[in-house]
Amino acid sequence: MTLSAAERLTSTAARLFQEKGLSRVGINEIIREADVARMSLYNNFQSKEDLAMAAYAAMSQARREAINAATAAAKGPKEAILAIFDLAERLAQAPSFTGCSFINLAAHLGDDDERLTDLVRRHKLGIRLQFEDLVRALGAPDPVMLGRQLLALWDGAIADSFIENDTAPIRAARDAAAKLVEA
Amino acid sequence: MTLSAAERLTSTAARLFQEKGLSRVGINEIIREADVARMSLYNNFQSKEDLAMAAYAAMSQARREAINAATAAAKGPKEAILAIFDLAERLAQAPSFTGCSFINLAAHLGDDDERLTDLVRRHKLGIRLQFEDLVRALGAPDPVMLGRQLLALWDGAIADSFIENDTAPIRAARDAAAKLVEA
DNA sequence: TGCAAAGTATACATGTCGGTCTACCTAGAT
DNA sequence: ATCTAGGTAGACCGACATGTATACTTTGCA
Repeated sequence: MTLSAAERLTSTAARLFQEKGLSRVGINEIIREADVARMSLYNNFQSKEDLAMAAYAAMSQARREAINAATAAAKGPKEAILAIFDLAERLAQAPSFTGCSFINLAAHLGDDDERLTDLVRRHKLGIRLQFEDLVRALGAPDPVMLGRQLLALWDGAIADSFIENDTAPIRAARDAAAKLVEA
Repeated sequence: MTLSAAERLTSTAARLFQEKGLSRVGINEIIREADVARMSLYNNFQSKEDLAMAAYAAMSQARREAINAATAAAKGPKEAILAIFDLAERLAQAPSFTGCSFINLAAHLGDDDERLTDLVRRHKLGIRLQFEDLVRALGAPDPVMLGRQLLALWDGAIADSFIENDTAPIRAARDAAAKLVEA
């Protein structure tokens, strides 16, 4: 049971977009790496943007599931929140780590790329609500604000970790998250 | 006294790079907007990368100075830190706000763009040290870590504010910064 | 066996990119 | 008056981008 052309395209595009950013990956590179004919791309997707939608949607789902797995293994909401930051630290140790693919994607889009912009927004909203649910389970007085604060720490730490090429920002953010959650 | 071609190029490029991102702005657009001949660009700069270095260096200095102005007007270190987040909120209200130009720049670079990558790293280090100096003046027990935490909040809040098109993430981050600084 | 769906291979159209070349034109200082 | 530094105008180049057209091959199934 080999993978179909569409499946190979989506996963290959996801990997390349993650590593290099949307506008630094061309059609030619994608089909070469996916070992697929040029026309197979355009028979399965209407355009590069369509392929990008599929690739980033898959990335978004994978990230959500990784967070769910990390929280499910934790013994309580507070431990779950810390586990999410531990997940970030693990991701940042990968040699091909380039920060948050969705923040990076937003940096490549223009006013006309409404569908991809919306995908980024929905992705971040989803992560934020995951934090919000956890702090609500803890009985935090303002779960919406605390959810926003944890998301900012997460996003900022991942961006800084990429720029510094060091996981120290993520460990610091984890510590800040613990303090905010305890208060 | 009209501006020289080099000055017009640098400021125009800075504005366009900020608004659209490095790889979405072409030479042709820059020289058109700067009202400068094509050859004037290459007489003053060796390449687009050189112009980008000048433009982003100017942006970095401007941002550092804006932060210094905000902290100088504050009556103490804690107020200075909060003033930096108020500055972020003000910046995010501009119609052309697109998040942090340096995080965005990093998202456009490849392994070969060493000079611009270094510029991003130095810029973030500078901001981090500004936070670090302020918390050290407050007598914080671990100023390096707290400086990293404030930077993560700042960067994450600015990114999220751009994605959500709302300043709520910045106000939440300001509140988190206050709590961390007090503890 | 035969047919339809999926995939392949490749040439091509069209546009934009960063960058170079040549020739010309000032404005100001000596 | 002339020379020079800085600026201008526009044709041009090679490389690469997304996307299309056409004709051929494979594969699974009825």
